[in-house]
Amino acid sequence: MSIGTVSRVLNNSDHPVHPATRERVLAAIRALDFEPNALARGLSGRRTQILGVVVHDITDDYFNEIVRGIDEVARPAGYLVLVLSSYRDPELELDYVRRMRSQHADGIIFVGGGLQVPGHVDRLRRQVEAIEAEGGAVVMLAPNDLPWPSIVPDTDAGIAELVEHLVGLGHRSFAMLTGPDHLKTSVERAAAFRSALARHGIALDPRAVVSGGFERLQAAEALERLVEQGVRFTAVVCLNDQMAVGCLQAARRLGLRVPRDLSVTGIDDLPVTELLDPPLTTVRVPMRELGRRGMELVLSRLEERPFEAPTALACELVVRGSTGRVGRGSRKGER
Amino acid sequence: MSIGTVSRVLNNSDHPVHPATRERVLAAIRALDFEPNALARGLSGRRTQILGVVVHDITDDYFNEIVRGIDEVARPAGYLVLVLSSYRDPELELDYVRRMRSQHADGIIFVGGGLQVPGHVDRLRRQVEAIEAEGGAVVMLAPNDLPWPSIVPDTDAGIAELVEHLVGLGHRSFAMLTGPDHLKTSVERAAAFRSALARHGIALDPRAVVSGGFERLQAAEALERLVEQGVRFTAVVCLNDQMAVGCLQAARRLGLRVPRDLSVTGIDDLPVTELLDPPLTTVRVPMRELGRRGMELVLSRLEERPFEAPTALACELVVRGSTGRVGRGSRKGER
DNA sequence: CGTTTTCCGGAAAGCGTTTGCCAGGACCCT
DNA sequence: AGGGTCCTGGCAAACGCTTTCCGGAAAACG
Repeated sequence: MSIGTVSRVLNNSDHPVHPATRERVLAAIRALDFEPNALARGLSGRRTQILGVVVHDITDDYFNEIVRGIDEVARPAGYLVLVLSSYRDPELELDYVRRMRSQHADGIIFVGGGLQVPGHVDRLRRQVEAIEAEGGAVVMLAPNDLPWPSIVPDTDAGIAELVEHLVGLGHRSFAMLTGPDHLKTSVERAAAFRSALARHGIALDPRAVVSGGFERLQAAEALERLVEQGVRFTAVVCLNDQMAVGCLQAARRLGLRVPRDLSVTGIDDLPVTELLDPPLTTVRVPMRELGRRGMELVLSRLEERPFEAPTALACELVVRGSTGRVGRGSRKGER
Repeated sequence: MSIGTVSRVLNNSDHPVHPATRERVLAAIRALDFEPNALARGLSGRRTQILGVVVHDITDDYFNEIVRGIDEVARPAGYLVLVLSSYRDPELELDYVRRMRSQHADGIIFVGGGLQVPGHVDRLRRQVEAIEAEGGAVVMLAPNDLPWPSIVPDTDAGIAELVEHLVGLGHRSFAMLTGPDHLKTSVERAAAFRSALARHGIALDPRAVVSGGFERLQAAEALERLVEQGVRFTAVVCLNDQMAVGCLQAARRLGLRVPRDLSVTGIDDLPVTELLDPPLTTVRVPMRELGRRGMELVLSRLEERPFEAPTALACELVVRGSTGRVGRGSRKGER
């Protein structure tokens, strides 16, 4: 029996194969424990069934949740999901993208916001262009300077709600802990806060704005430093949940009771935030759904099927226990 | 200029190429932004430069650290490291392994302990045998029933030291929180504890042994349940650090001061454990090194180069603040 | 200057699939 | 019974690269 026939059986080709023959083929495959060579398959013009997912940090639950969402859609569709963690290193990111091109990945999803490093965007664009030219589908799931289809969480509305909430509780002086300045996500969230505050005639004290990393520890240190320096604020808004968790820990160490002495907020609504003490008030980013939609967008583009892709996903405020009315406690800094 | 020549330039073949020609080729490559097709490369008998790493849960820092160690060696060697997280699902694990076979990965590293599920080991063995037969190198980094080269952390010695330490502090009644029963790692660690305790004539109260997951939350719940049930113990030993972290949180919630009222220990020495309050007494598993050694073993096997592979890595006790002398505090259960 | 050696580039086979094309046989119809 | 249709299955090209084998040119030698 010929090679071609086997291939047709394997791919349920529309070319008819006699049921008996098909059965014989399948039996032989089982007997020999045969596994088709994915390389050869990919080579001969077909798809590779590989999807590259470029994230900033796979340790971070934010990315992890999104990857899970992607996987929920990708796996049933037969895709192998490769998670590529750049740890926010542009070189590494570019290297991964090249590699995906080389492997002829059918699609690439960029999950983290673009790294705003001089020259990097252009080099990345060249690669992405090449990938698209070779039939791959590229999708972005965060604000990015690359002109490709993207779905982004619309945190602005949620941040506005959050500010509304805090102001309603009587807060007027805020501290803000931001992520790295070269991260578009961070920059945009910060801008959203500033403009929402501005609508209430509130301006941020520059001393109360700390731009550091997006990580827990960095936030904890930042808060401690602010308090040490005697900067006054009744609420600290963090640009992601990880940092808020760090603030909660730092606050406890500083003897500040949350929310009595200090209100703390995050953004993302990571799975852990519900379990914290107190549970975190935050802006919910629909991470799983973001991942699913992203993958659906990739699939639709590969199949050249139209897809009603939303370009943004609503993010709503989730009020929990880490925010409270101002002025009921001692002022921060006093222990 | 011919295809063959280009190939020789790309691979620094030992077949001589005139420097001028080589330069022309390189220039053309740059100009056209050419990227060789990894599929075709792999197909034509060469290596694919792909390494599959099968872990239980990429969210877990334990695996993450090991993967980083692997990466430290793999990247310089030109390997693309694919992290495959089975979430302890045998089907998924098997599927990933098949997929790696299909992709002709040069090597596979199994990081988590074997999943002890009926039939699973055999199916896995068939796949691994096939992969080895096709030239791939398979390595295990945890206790496993598969007869392939492995490097395992020798936690037994560290656990013995730990028990020594606790007994020395006056502890006689223990609680033990284990991982899933079908996980070899968990079973072995539990056995090590039992035998070390037995050497001191101490037997574990069956009621004080809870076998749950390897996760933080599960451990927290388990500890709370034990205390509720009035089970008596002065120290709780957890079979990994994640669980110990959960215990620390639960203890705080229960009003138990660590180590005054209760001593808590883990195993692994995750990066976070130093930062906890109190910092955790644990058994250090050299995760980064384990990863590096594992990858080196893969490389040596691929190059058929002899390698003095240690089969076990020493794990030593690290004493920090979560263990203390018994009897100085109130008895647990009293609030 | 002829011969041997060395150096370098080209031609072609092969890697394991997919797929378009073709042909043999079964079947149907007149 | 003969010719036309289907239904199947085989053949072979193509995918993009590596690598072996060859041959021509240049260099070295007597």
